[in-house]
Amino acid sequence: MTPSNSDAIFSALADPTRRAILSLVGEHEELTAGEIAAHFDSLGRTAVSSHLRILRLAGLVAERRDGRFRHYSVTPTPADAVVAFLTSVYQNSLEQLASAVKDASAAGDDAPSDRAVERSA
Amino acid sequence: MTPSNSDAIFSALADPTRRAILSLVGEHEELTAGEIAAHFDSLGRTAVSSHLRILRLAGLVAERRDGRFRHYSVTPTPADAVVAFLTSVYQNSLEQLASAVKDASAAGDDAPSDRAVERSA
DNA sequence: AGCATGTGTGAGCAAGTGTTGACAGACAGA
DNA sequence: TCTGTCTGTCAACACTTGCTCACACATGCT
Repeated sequence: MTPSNSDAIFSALADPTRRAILSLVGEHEELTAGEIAAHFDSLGRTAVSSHLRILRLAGLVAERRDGRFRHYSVTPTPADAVVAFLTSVYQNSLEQLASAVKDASAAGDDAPSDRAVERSA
Repeated sequence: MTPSNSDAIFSALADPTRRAILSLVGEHEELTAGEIAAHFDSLGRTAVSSHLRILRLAGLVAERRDGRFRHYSVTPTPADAVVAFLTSVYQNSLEQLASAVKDASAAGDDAPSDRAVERSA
């Protein structure tokens, strides 16, 4: 594996399409590559496949092969590098960050996802 | 413009150099452009300037002009978009994320920055 | 076996990004 | 005012990235 995944993770997260894919997969238990691709009319199937490959290499999604299908799911604890980085930069504002997360946890069960993800690129 | 521009933030964070700059600035109250550039021997001054511009447009750093100098500092609450995204994706693992942040906060009070950025093997 | 389906991969092209070098603006000190 | 310092911006180049098309591989059905 790569020595430090933070590079791969941040690069993977940099693309709006990939964030949308990640968000989409996160809304379900599992999705096949075809199902994911079907959600992006503006994108070809191969493009989605490429994005999935990048997300997989970054450890953000997991792949489960089942016959001809490949099911993708969100990796449970991939945000470590992101959190670690935010920690190192925003040491001072960490309390704030923690409470923000808690707030989101409490009130976020509805759907704050729209503002954050910005699909339909 | 507004900090809700998650695109700009994630794009800015995608570059390792910019993360290093952000991390460096975060370790100090303020740094001038020249001081920042001095930390990166492999980079030219203009390159650093460009990166600072991107970070500034993303709202990650603030600029204070003082005579010929421009002092840069980390913007206090820029991680909102990041947290919002993580929230939307990892709703299920949110408790986990929150505790990860807390752990990082607790363990990181002594000497976090170095290990924090590069871990996650 | 033969064919259709689900999916990844590689080539090639268009678009975006980072770096450098040259130039310009703002300010401090003599 | 003149000069040197600090810094940003512009144009040009090389490199990277994302997309599509064609093809290949694996699997399931008949």
